[in-house]
Amino acid sequence: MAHITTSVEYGIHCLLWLSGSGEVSLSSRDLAELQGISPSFLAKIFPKLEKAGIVAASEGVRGGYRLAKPASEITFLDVVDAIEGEKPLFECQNIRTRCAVFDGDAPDWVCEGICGVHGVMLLAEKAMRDVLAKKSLADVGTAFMRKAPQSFGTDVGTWIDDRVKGRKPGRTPKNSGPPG
Amino acid sequence: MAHITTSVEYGIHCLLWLSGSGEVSLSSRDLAELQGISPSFLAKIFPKLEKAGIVAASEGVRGGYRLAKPASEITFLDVVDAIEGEKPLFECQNIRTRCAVFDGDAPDWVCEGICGVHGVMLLAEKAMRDVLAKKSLADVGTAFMRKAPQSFGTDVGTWIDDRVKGRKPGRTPKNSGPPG
DNA sequence: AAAAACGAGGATAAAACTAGTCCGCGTTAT
DNA sequence: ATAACGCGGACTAGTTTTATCCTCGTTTTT
Ligand code: FES
Ligand code: FES
Repeated sequence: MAHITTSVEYGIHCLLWLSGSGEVSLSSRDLAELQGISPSFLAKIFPKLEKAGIVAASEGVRGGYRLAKPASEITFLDVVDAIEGEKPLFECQNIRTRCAVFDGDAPDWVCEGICGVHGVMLLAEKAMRDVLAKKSLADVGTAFMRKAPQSFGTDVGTWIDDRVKGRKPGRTPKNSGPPG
Repeated sequence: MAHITTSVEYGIHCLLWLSGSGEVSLSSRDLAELQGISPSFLAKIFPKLEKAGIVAASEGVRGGYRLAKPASEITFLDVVDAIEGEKPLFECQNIRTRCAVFDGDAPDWVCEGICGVHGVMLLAEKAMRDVLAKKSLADVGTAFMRKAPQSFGTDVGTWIDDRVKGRKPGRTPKNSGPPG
């Protein structure tokens, strides 16, 4: 896990939407437009979440994604690893073996075990991963919903319904009909 | 602090060499050649360590760097922040404010406080930084020296002496004299 | 059967970042 | 004066991140 990227922010926020929509599948295009992010970019993130067993995909029209397990069983670490591929926080180049006094032939006592510096980095990474592993989507999803007023849920419902009909409320649809 | 880079590995290993060399200044070129890494690249790292008050520089011939304070008072976090500039682990793009149902005008209840997702990332970052803040150079330096045999220290001493004289032991010097 | 809405995946591109090089400047011991 | 030093900027190459587009196969609707 190198740097927690924007892809992870997109992914987790999408999963929170899915956790609020129950058994109904939402397409990646739905989720992208709902959040004002790039549909084509989001479409590259979801296959990773599916391979990790976090979401289940259904193909064809009216298909989309739903959570493959309860939100309480999906941790932040699961999502980060699924999207970023378990890259380490720190990649040791083993410079300790390159000391000039060895002249290209490092003795055994240098190589045994991992470098102390590397060890500290691994400890730091583990501390970070432990925090991420202890937080589930449900933990933050409920907090988010507590802040939202009742009207928000219904607004979202009507937005999705209108979108299915090819119309967006409050703006002029671009492709509402052929010219002439 | 984004991803802990190779620059940090170089920097910390150099500081460990400095912590072992007492009051004697070592130049960045010495340190680079001693460890088999790029002198020009290392030369870009040290000014950062100096501005952070980790090392003290002396200019002119026979100048170089020494630790500005005891190794036990220099933490890994100090070095990482000095070299990488306190970049966050995660940069929130505030996508929560872009929800389509707000139509570009997010209400107050969305913006209040930080996003729950961001909050988890900050917790993870803090856990990592706490580990780095609790480890000093002295902690890993002593462990390293315990592994090394007695001969290593003297070998290093002679290597440095020979280097000052413009000769490297065990190999044919490239510029030992003009041809003819 | 045709069309439309979906996911999967590849090819490509722009921007940002990392690692590394090169050069010129001022400083200082010899 | 010279050579060894630190400082700093310009520069390059390679990789990663973010994003777009296009094709393909699948599935529901018409
Ligand atoms: S050799 Fe890689 S951290 Fe020490
Ligand atoms: S809006 Fe950035 S993490 Fe939620």
